[in-house]
Amino acid sequence: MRDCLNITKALSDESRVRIVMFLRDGELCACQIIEMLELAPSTISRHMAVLLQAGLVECRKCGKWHYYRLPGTGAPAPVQNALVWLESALAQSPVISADGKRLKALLKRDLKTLCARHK
Amino acid sequence: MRDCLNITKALSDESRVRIVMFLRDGELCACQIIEMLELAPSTISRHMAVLLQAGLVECRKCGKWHYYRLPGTGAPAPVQNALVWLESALAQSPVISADGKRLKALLKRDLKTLCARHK
DNA sequence: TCCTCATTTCGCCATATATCGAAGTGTATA
DNA sequence: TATACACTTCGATATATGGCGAAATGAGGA
Repeated sequence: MRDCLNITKALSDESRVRIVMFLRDGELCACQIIEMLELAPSTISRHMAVLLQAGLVECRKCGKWHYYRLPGTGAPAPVQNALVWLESALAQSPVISADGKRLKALLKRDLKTLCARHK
Repeated sequence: MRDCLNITKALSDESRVRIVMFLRDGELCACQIIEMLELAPSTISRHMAVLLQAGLVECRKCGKWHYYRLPGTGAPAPVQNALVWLESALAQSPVISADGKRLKALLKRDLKTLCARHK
């Protein structure tokens, strides 16, 4: 029950749902997620902690940067199934498709200059 | 996105998750749900409104009694898929199996005397 | 019609959560 | 070693949510 509620609570916030959807096409640096959502770094950090706790994302640290990604096939079935459900539930969402376009543009920009904007 | 969050928010509370699981084997009267969760009628009413809003349960009124049930095959795919996910995510849950036992005992009792307890 | 009773709505309170800015942590680089 | 910087943790605040009891609603039955 606890694991189940960790997942549903994590997915009951729009910002966190959008973050999960950002990561479908590959890992992102924290600063890229900050840029996409236009929220304070501390707010994003808290959201990522909630998603990590639920097992919905994994983290890889590389120097100063923290990269987040969706979990692989080793993840618990409820987590994997929740991600499949989310994907299909939001297939038609205008918010998500608009995010997809913005993410595409964002990925063309330099990571270093991106991070510098949040000082 | 709104529909998606209605579902995840509805399923982010333990009482509401348990209610959904109660209904797997058929419809229940509000007073039976009140008895199962041991919460105030007004609290249950609020939970049912949240579940109805999300489309996760349906309601049938018969005189003074309100019967709740899971939605049929006419329900939106995200709703049906969420219910499938919930079922599998909680397959091993001790809380849910204990509830199943208590529900079995409850169903043997008379509805009229059950309702009278909440006056 | 009036009363009973199952349920809902409302008003209140306590707790949880989303957000921010400031301060702290840890890593790379000058 | 000292500074810069990406991120996290902390403390404060505003809003959201879960809970209750009291009052309102609505459907049967006396």
